[in-house]
Formats: sequence, C-alpha cells, structure tokens
Amino acid sequence: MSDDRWVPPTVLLAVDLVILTLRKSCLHVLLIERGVEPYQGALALPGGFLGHEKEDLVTAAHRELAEEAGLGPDQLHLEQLGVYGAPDRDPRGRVVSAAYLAIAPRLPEPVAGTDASRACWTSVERALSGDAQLAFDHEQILTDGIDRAREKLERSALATAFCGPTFTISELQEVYEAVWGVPLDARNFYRKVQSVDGFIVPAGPSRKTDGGRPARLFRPGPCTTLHPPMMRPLSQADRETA
Amino acid sequence: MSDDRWVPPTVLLAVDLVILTLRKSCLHVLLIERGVEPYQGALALPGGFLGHEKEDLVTAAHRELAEEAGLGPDQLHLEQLGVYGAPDRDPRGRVVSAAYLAIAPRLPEPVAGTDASRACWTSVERALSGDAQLAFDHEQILTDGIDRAREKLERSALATAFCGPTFTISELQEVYEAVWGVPLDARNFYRKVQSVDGFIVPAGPSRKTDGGRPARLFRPGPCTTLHPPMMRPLSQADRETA
DNA sequence: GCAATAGTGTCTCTGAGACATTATTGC
DNA sequence: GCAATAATGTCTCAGAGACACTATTGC
Repeated sequence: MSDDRWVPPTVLLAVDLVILTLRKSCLHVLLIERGVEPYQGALALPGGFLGHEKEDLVTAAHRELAEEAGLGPDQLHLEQLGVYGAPDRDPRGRVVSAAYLAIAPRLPEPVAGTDASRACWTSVERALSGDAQLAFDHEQILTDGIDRAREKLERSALATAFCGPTFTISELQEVYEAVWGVPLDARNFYRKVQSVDGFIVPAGPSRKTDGGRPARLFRPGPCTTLHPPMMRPLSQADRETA
Repeated sequence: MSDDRWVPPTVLLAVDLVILTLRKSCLHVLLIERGVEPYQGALALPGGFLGHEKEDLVTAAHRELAEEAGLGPDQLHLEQLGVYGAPDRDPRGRVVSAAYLAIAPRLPEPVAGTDASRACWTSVERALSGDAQLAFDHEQILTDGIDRAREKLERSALATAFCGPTFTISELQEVYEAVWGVPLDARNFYRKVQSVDGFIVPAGPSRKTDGGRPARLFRPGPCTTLHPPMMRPLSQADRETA
C-alpha cells in the first residue's frame, strides 16, 4: 500500500447547477445543449470547470449562473447539493463535480441575456422522462436537486425563492403544488401559511389582475425555518408502507 | 477571460469523516491527533487524500473508515455531507474535501484495531467548545454533520444506526436525547415509535440486565423515512421567532 | 345579475404532550 | 416486601383536512 514518495492524485473540479423555476404552473429546469464532445448535442445541466486555482466553489457557481443563465446573485437562492465523483462519470478523465441547487423566481422570458444561448427551460417532467437523455450523471444530480427542493419546502421558507419580491398566497400555493406535484386545498393552505410565524408578512394593500377579487400581497418573512413545518400529503410514502 | 489554450486548474481531493457514536449517553465524534504538519498536534477529523486516480469517493470513505477507525462497511451508516472547497482551507494548496457522515453503533471499546491509534472518541460538547481547536475547517464540517444527524433523526430511521442489530426502546430514546440534547417523555416516546409504521419491528422475546423489568427487543424496520416524523421539541426555534 | 377568485368560519379527527397507573424483574 | 425499569391508559389541546360560506372584483 505504501510506495516511496506516494503522491495523491489530482482531479479536475467542475461545478454543475440545478436551476429550478416555475413556468406556467410547472416546475422547470434550465438545460443546455452541449456544443462539444463528449455528449455533443445532448442536454446537460449548466456548469463548468473551476475558473482558476483560487476560485471559491460558491463563487464559481455564481459565475456559471451569470454566464450560462444570465442570473445575478440577487433574488436567487443558492445552496450546495453535494459532490459527484464516480471515477467514470466523465470520459475525459477524473472530473469531480460540486453540484449546486439554485431557485430562480418566475422570469418573464426564457433567460434574458444568456451568453451561451443554447440554454432552455425544460419541464422537469420532460427532463426526467428518459426522452431527453441527459449528459454525464446529470439525471441523478437533477433528481437529487428536485428531491432536495421538495424536502426543503416542508421545513424552510424556500418556496418564496420561487416568487418575486412580493407575491400572493395563491402564487405561493402554486409553488407548493408544482414542486410537490399534488393539489392542495386553497382554504387550508391560506390558513396554514398565515399561521406559521414569520413565514410571510403583508406587503402593502393588494392588487392583482385576474378577474376575481384582488389578492393581498406578501413578502418573505424573517423566518427561514418553519415551525411547525408545512405538511406534504404522502405520495411515495404509501409504497414504503408494507 | 479567455487565454489561448486555457486549461482548467486541478485540485487535490480529500475525504473527511464525521463519525458519530454514543458513549455513556453522550454523542461522541472520532478525532485524530495529527502527526504531521500542517496543524501538527491538533485534533482533526479522520480522512485523507484519494488513494488513486480511479478510486470512488464512497470507496475512499470506507477505506479511511477502516484504516483510521477500524470500522467495516457492515452495520454502519454512511452518507455524503457535502464538499468543502474554500481556496485557503488547506495551507498546502488547493485541497477540496468531500465530507461524509458515518454513524457507528455503540462500541464496547474505543476503536478496536485502529491503525493510526491516535484516534480517540471525543464528546461533541468538548470538540465544539473551542477548547480543542480543530484543524482546517473541521469545526464547520463537524457542526454540519451534527446538524445533519439532528435533522435526519426527525424524518428517517437513522437513529437505529446508533444501536446494535437489536435494541430496546429505551436505548433508542437515549439516542434521540443525546443527539437532540433534550429530554423526552419515555411513555410518549414509547407510544410514538411503535405507532410509526415500519420504523422498528419486534425481535424475539426480550432480555435485559438492568435491575428492572426486562425490555422487549426490536430490530430496524423496513421503512427508512418516517411518516409521520418524530417531532423535536423546539430549542433554537424560539430564537428565530421574533 | 353572473362568474371568478379571495378570504373566513366551523366541524372532525389525528396525534403530541402531560400526566397516572399497572406489569415484571432483582433484591 | 421494596426499588427499578417496562409497558399501558387517559385526558387535553393544537393542528390538519374537509367543506360551507361570505367578500370583492370584472363583466
């Protein structure tokens, strides 16, 4: 096990991004059509190698976020998802990837000001349905990212990151329904989110254009963790129950 | 931003382990006194560089687990914690560390068969109390590991990983109390864990030596996720509530 | 008026928390 | 018998879910 003068192996470090947003009441992820080998022409998560020797991981994530998606660091949730380092995950050699999960508010149009404009929002349903073969192990990373988002909606105020600076309770409900993939009772949801202290706070008198009664506007509250948590109706849970 | 023939920087990849166990009703972590610079003499999490170019991350974690703690892959929970890659976290250069969280059942004696036998179980209270200055960013990694364990006790059957193949409900309660740092009502705990379907299953008639009535033995059940979750009494939660 | 969406009230039932009580061991 | 621990029962109250109802807009 011990050679003389053993030197640890070096690896290439990449950063990959799972960028989620809501479009037309559906959860979407930003994918990029690869222009070069390997996996040329296939869809992949935005990402890239570390820019330079001294670049921090989060900094690299923000850089890719700006370069490939035109998204600035403001009004955007970013958290680390994990590291993916299977020896054969990249045919070019040993590439270890730090994956980050980003949540973007509803954007009017598909990624304004994108540099590599092969980027496109894809519904997660399509992205994971095997139709669109994702490059590398990006299907796994995407799955993990969505799972993380689903879990964090329960105990954290992450849902507000899908919305703009102000939002209505219906919009917030739309987020939960889209990410969890289940319908929720509007009345109970209304009561629930208001009862969780510090989750959302009123933001001035209301205004909305929908055809019905105007809805009140809210802003994200000071609390990041929800007590008690939002409860997700069990969907895959019953499978585990023998 | 674009040199001719830009080459992405390479990094050294390390694996660090947060190994938690219960000793004397207290949560303990395995720390190792460093024998070489940097941080010679300081306490650090067990870990090391990737063994060779083709070694998988989890494999490396298991290898370190065996080498530095004498712990085999059986009867041991291991999950990824995250990646730590601040540019200045290691004075030797750019070292990016994949952190893993391991949960070991109560061991009779301190790390039998340890190779580098500078390893010692340290109570997390001591490890985090600033007294024992941990090397690198290991205090942060340890904090994250404990937080992860605390969270996962709520929604997963992770607590059973702290116990042997069979255990009593009191032993399981000890785990929750030690990891969460709060006392729990034995009667309510008893009712609760039994009511969560598939969490624990009876394992033959009981036998225990304590002086009181013998307790029934249980094994981990088939369910990994708990529905409904175990509820942790709020401790830091009230701080967030304005 | 009607349709549509926002917001409120009320009921029920599950489950968490706070206890008292009974059961089974060693001494 | 007593001490100690295991296991069960009972009560109350908070909160999730189901659903009827009222309020405010555009037409």
